[in-house]
Amino acid sequence: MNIVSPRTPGQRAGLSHTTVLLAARELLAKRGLAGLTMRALADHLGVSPNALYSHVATTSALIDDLLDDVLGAVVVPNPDEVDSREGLRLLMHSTYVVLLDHPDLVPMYLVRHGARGANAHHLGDVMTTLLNRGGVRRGRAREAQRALIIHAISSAAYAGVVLHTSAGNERKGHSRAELTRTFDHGLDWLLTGIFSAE
Amino acid sequence: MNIVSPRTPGQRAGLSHTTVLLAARELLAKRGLAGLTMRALADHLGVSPNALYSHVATTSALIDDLLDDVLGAVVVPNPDEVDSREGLRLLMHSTYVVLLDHPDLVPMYLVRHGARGANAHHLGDVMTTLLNRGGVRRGRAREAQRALIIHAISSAAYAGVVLHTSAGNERKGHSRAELTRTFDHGLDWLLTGIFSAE
DNA sequence: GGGCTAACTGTACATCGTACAGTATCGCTG
DNA sequence: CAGCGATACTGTACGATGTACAGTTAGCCC
Repeated sequence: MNIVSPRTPGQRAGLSHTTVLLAARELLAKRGLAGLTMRALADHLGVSPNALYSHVATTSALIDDLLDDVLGAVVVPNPDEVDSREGLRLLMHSTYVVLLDHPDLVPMYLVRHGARGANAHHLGDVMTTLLNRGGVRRGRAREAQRALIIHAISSAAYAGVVLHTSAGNERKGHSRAELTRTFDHGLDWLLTGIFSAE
Repeated sequence: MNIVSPRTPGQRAGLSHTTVLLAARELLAKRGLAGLTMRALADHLGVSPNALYSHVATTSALIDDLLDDVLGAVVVPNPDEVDSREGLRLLMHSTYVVLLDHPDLVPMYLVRHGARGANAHHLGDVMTTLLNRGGVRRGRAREAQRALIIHAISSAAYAGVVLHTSAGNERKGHSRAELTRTFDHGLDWLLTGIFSAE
């Protein structure tokens, strides 16, 4: 349960922002979002609850960090090497897949104004670059970016819930593969619209 | 504050499922989702907290009911009277607008598997009918329906957050009108894709 | 009118985030 | 190497939350 080596009283745990974040990801995977409480996390780290506050301002800040952390796993294509539309397709698909691995977390991206961390920022920049190179600019690029992000996040949210509902597993059209196909179709529709002439 | 007439001890409050739901909507509008607690709701109704449990099984059941309740405001076109594509456009647009009026609630639709209440069910049926009449059937209709729902819910979620972030108000492209245009564009892109030949 | 059911109250408990006040350890400076 | 200041951590404590449980009391039916 406890992931750090036992220590005699008075010995430091040696936590850090990174350690805490890592433990939070583990706990999230094991117990779900509802199980990710300060106390549970502290317990998981073999530390008293308030020890966490030396490394994290508040629970909600922890979750914000977690959100951005997860986005680090997205595969980002090099805008210089791929076709614009194909690059966006790859990027959004990867985003979708990564998000689908963290179903509990996904709705948070919507609640938290899209998570304005470093990783999120970088993904946004790449999207803008790809759109601009594809001839989509300014307001239209902003709209397109928004529509794509929204599509990825909420497709993942939707799929995550469906997949983790026991009843849904046998129902037709609710397999992971089919849900991903739905996402890909929607993505293609959006891309077609975005890159079509005004 | 308290919305019922004062009563002498021993006198019944005369609550009902409907009363509670109504008060919950009021409280949600006034204090936001975080302010919608059992105790606050009971207080609002001038009643002891546990009185609510005679009419509502649990907090999460209350929220589920609330989600479906809100959907009752969606304007549903008559499938016999409108063109299929136009009917879907109207339906989804109305859904978007209704959802935008309840920003706090919107992410819940994603968490709760789309809220499987009576209103949600009805909307789903109308969508299926419209899609079928437009020549979109079976698996493709299911995918299309999903993509449209996802687009509406999460555009509303996104817009809700942007609109209620104080900083966002002056930023370009973050007005209610512009966000709605983004939604409409995305919607048209999706509809074009859905109704295009295979 | 007597009694059953359901509406409501009051008390109580577990759990949560986190504020506050220590204590002890580490690292830096003299 | 001594000491000192910052900071990592513990312990205790408070207010809020959902809700279980055990009464009381009012309304309805026979």
